[in-house]
Amino acid sequence: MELRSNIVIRFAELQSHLLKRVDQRLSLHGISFSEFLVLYHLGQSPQTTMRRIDLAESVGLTASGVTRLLNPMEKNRLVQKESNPRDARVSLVKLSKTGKTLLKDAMVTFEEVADSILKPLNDKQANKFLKLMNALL
Amino acid sequence: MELRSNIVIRFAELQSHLLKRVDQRLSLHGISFSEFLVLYHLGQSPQTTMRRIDLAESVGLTASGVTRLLNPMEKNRLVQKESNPRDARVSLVKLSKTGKTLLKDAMVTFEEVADSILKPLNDKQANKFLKLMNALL
DNA sequence: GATATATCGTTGAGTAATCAAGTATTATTC
DNA sequence: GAATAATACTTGATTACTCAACGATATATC
Repeated sequence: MELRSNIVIRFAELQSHLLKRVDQRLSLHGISFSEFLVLYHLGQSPQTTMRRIDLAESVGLTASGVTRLLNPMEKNRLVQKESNPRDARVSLVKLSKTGKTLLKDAMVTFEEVADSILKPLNDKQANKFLKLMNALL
Repeated sequence: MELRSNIVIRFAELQSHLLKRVDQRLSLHGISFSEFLVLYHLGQSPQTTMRRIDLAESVGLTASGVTRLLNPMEKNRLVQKESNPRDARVSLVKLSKTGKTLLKDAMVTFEEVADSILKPLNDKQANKFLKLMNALL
């Protein structure tokens, strides 16, 4: 059988398993993996602020998907809207104090589950794995 | 930053990109990646026949999801229902003639897109990548 | 061998996303 | 500087699932 087809299929299977494990653990914090990714990317960005369109790209959703994902997060005060004075089209999303705290807590859980998932790989193998994935982006 | 958290996040990002590319190409055959996986797993199994519950496990869906995924595939005569004489609870799914033909055609496309996705890796790297993923299942 | 328990599959209700279309604003072109 | 095109975002309709509950059958227990 074709090596590369096998890889893509295995990749999808693995993702399906990982997502279930991650989602289940993150649910203890009341968030999905997508919501965690939003917090995470905001946390990484300077000023902890991003345009919704860039957030969409980072999280792998459409602009529409981000609008709908953020709605409840705004209600729960995890993030807040800000406007860009230079461009009235854009709506900026900023990590709130509450959001920062939740991110910090959820990050601990996330690291735990990531460690648990990748337990079969030693540091060298894990590094190799990351390197190979980076080559594909 | 934590290496293993980064891996899981990169993995999810990559999957999101791959799925879009694969789905787009498979749409030329009128099927989604999930539908392709159904055809593929049926094609791999002896008698090209599987129980719906095992199909669910293979494809990474719930039993309910499989019921809903297969409905249109039955209407389009890609698969057909069969009953198990030994156990009246199970409903077997069998790849039809039409389904086999579609699988063969779609497989060509799938191999193309898999090659294209994994172009940055040479054979040795691709093998290493598959090996690392297999260690995680 | 009747009763309790487990398994396979479907269904109604709900959720998370997509796409296509629309609004508002900014950038480009002539 | 008016007309055209492009960008950022939201919304209604639809799609692809999940989960919980159920019916039907099979298995285990007493």
